[in-house]
Amino acid sequence: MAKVPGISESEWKVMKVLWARSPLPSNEIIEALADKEDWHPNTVKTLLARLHKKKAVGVQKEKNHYLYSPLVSQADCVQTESESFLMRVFGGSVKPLLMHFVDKQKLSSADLEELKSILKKKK
Amino acid sequence: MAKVPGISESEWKVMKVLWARSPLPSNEIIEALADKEDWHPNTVKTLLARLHKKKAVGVQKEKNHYLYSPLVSQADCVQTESESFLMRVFGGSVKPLLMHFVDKQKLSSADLEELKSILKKKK
DNA sequence: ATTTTAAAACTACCGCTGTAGTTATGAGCA
DNA sequence: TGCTCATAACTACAGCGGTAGTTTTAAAAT
Repeated sequence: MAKVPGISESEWKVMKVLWARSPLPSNEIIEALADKEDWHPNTVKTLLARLHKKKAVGVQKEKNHYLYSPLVSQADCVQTESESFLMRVFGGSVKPLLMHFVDKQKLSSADLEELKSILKKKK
Repeated sequence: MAKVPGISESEWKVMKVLWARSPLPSNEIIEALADKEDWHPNTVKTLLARLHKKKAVGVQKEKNHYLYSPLVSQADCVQTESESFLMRVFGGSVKPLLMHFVDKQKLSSADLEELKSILKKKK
C-alpha cells in the first residue's frame, strides 16, 4: 500500500470532503466544511496549500479557478493511522483493541450479528 | 471517567513505563526506555517535566531524589485516545473500525475464537 | 479601459513536540 | 570544609499545527 504523508486532525477534515466528492474548487470545500467547522475561509486555504505541498491533494488549473482532488486514498490513510494508533495505544496487539471497542462503545445487536458473521467467514 | 490532558506520542512511551511499574526514580525510567528508544537522558527528563506540569504524573521527594508515578490511569488515556481516533478516522462509527481491524490485521484463530465468545456473552 | 472583487499566494504568530545543551543545587566523599 | 558528581531545573530551538491577516493577481462588471 502507498506510503502516505502525515495528515493532521484538521487536514483530515478537509480530506474527508475531497474523498466524498472531487474535484472541487476551494469555495465548495469551504462551504462543505462550514457546516461542521467554524473556520475562516483562509484557514481552509492554508490547509489545502499544506496538503498540496505534501502531495496529499492535487490541483488542476481550470481557467480562472483551481480544482482540488485527493492524491492519496482514504483506505491508505485509514490504514496508516490505524497502524499508528494500534502501536501507540495498544502496543500493537489487535485483540485488546477489539475488545476495548466491543466493550466500551455501544454496538447495536444488529452490529453484533454482522460482526459475528464476519468472524465466521474469516475463520 | 476522568478527563485526561493531551499526551503526545513520546509522552505515551514514558507513561507506559510508569503504568507498568511505579513509583520510579528518573534514572530507572531512563533505563527502561533505553531499550526501546534512543533518547538522551535529558529528553526523558523534559518529558517527565512536561507530564508533571500537565498533572499526568506526580512526584514525591524522597530524600535526594524524586519518585514519579502516574496521576492518570492508562484506562482513561486509552479511552480518550480511542474516542478521538474513532471520530477522526472512522467518523465515529465503531462497526467499520472493528471490521477494519478484523480484516486488515492478522489475528490468530485463537484470537478469533476468543472474540467470538466475547461477542456471544455480549449479546 | 478602469474599477471592483474573488480567489490565490504569501506572511504571521503562538503553542506544542521532539530533542537536547547549560546551569544550579545538594549530598557524599576526600 | 571544599570538591566532585549526579540529578534536577532552566533554556533553547527548529518544525509542525491551528488559525488567520495582508498582498497580489486575474477575471468580471461597468
